Amino acid sequence: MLQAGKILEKFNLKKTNFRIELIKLFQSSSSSLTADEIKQKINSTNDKVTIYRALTAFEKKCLIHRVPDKSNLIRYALCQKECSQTHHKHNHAHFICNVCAKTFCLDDIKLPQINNTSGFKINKTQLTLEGSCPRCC
Amino acid sequence: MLQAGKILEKFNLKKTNFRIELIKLFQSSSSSLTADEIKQKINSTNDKVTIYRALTAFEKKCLIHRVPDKSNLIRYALCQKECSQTHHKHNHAHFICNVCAKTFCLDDIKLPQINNTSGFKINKTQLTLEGSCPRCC
DNA sequence: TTTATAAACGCAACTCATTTGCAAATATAT
DNA sequence: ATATATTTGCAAATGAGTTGCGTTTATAAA
Repeated sequence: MLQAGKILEKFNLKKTNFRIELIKLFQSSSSSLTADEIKQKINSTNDKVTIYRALTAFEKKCLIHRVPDKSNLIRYALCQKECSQTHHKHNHAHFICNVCAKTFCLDDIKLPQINNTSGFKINKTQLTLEGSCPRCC
Repeated sequence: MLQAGKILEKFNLKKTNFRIELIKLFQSSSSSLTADEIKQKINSTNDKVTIYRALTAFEKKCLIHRVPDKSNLIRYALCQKECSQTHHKHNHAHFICNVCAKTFCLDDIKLPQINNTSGFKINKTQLTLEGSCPRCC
């Protein structure tokens, strides 16, 4: 796993303490994170605006990607190495735990191939599963 | 298609003008609706709170179901006859148009069968497609 | 090492969807 | 006609996320 500082370097982002901690947090999280969860886990004095702006910056660089969330929160997970700085390449499914409300990336489950149908032109496919995660089972 | 008044009767809801119009609107919509879209289309003097509460009541009765939305709005579509008052049975895919931002139910596209995997117990599968809808193609 | 500058930050205030409390109105069963 | 639970409207609150702006800081260049 690439070191947090190196990642920021690679993406032409400044190495601030907060952003280094943020990357470390994503790297050590088995599931995805909301701005609020980040605030609690990093336990920093940083303003929420700082968190939102870091997330937006990371997303723009394809370092993290949005994942679905039950309560319509903005929720992110770390991208895999295949993601270039310009293109997100996610062909995995997402899993939402109905107990703890966390979202997980299921890298093993590949997406079905759906073709254009009755006038609908399909550019992207998302597969979201729900149930209980290993910890909540 | 069942008549709006009959539906309210069936679900033990009161037959108010607004709710009858709301059901008619859902029945005549090819895509799903947000509270805001409803307010505009019904062109009623009803308060937004009334709309939200009607939607909540309809959802509870399994008359409508939530569909995914790009901008994290709460968006509903009519349920099919298979939905009982206690159980939503949706085995169709949803389509989000990236041009007009509407969500459609694609009844023809069936969901893939995904089995429990590495500790995740799967209760529900959602397939969301994105692209351009027939009108925006 | 100093200097310049773009990126990152913090604060305050804002937006906007959705929710809640409460009192008044209304549909429907008795 | 009456009683009752449901529905409605208004006002105010909530809460996630955003924006403006002035200040600080990381980093590159002199």
